[in-house]
Amino acid sequence: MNEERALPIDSLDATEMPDGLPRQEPVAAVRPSQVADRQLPEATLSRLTGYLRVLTSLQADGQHSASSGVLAEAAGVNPAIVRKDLSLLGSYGTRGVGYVVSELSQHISKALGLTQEWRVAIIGAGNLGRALAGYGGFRNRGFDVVALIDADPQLVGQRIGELVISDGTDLAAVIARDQANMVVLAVPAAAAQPLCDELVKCGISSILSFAPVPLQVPAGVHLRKVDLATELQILAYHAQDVD
Amino acid sequence: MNEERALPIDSLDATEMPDGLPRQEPVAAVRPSQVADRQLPEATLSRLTGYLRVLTSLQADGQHSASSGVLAEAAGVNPAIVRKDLSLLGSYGTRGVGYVVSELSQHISKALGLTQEWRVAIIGAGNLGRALAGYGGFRNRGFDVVALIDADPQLVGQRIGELVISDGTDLAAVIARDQANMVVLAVPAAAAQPLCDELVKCGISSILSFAPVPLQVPAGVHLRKVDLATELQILAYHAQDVD
DNA sequence: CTGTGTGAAGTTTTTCACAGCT
DNA sequence: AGCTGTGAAAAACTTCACACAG
Repeated sequence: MNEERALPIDSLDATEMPDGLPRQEPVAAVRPSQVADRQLPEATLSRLTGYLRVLTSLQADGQHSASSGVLAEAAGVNPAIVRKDLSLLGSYGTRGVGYVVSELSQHISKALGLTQEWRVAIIGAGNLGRALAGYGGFRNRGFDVVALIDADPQLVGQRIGELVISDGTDLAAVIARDQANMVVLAVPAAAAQPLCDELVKCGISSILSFAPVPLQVPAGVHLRKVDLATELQILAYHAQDVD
Repeated sequence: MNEERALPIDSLDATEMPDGLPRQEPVAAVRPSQVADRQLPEATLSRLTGYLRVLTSLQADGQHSASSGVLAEAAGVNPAIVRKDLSLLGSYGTRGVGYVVSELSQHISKALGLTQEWRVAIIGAGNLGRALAGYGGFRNRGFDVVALIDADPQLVGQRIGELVISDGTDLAAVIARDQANMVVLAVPAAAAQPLCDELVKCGISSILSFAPVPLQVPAGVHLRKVDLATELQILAYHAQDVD
């Protein structure tokens, strides 16, 4: 298997959906005995995924170890922050040497929760939903797309790659049948919030939405948003003075 | 659709690595005379796009004005930060009342550079590229998709919606013909960097990449990245303790 | 009185810089 | 000598809280 990917760049920002309310305490009670695995800063988190990609490439290249400097350059960040990020997972580096590629890769995967199986249901079999269903980048990274769902009877039953579009009118049943534990929402804006509510009722607590609307989810449900128009708008802003 | 590519870790600082400075764009030496329009914080920027969306729907609802509280709730943020963000554009609110929807909408659009025409070329007519070409959310927001480009002769000439896939072997010609000033890269990982370089040569300075690789671009070129796998990985992390 | 605009306080994240392993 | 791990300083960003305009 020579699956390979290369370095990340510095995926910043991204749209950030807050958990909703101005909560005060996230649930206190830190576990001092446990490694401080939990509660990695959001910023660290997105860099970690980048390091992981770099490490995968390095591993494919047969590199045994790498210093924070090398990782930093490949990931497009500052070496100090690489060390700080990694030290949050525990200290797995060797002074004077760096980090053992395979080992670090393991640790990060574990910290990110990638060792467990993630079963993704894609809701919305329109252009985007179908494109996502065919995207190899998910499966390669441990995310198994187990269902492609739409409420349109015209689409139900149609075959897309290895998937057959399931009937979304009984969402709970499909989610349960395919044992999805994560959902990608690729539906029109108007449909997003109602679906979101329904998903929460089904027990889904991780949702990646492509719908260009702010969604409200109860605390405890994790929602991330990818907003294509927003990305272009931000580019437009930056491009103004350059063009 | 997995492409791979042995990454040239050792040769990655070709383009933009600074000579020793903190990789920033020191281009501007602070222009006090210039309006403080430029240089909106990145965080503010992504919220502004959110407000814009909220305003659009308020406008459609016939609302004449809205307070920071209303905007904040709809956008899922804190009212104070709405006021702070908006005050960075200048003070367009009325004390005791709020903001005039249509007016504010204008101001934000202008600040984001959305008043000019943006002509987007999508490179890569695979699943994702085609899906993006058919995505209405771009045009609605002032981004005109003027070309869908691929180098595969099998695809060239094929019609997708209102677009005909253009031949990417002479990228410069297509970009020039269609007068694109922004590019969306929806190509396999291996193709991304070379294309990126070529685009820069064509004078493109705003690129939105979906390729899961870090891309190097010279200073002055704006690159944003959307990484689907990263999003799922971050969700996975958060979901660990919940599931 | 209502709701903006904003200094000041608070919080989070990044960078610096260096002691201390290997 | 080289590079990690980390306090401490700096910067960025958010929230508070209140004077004051309408």
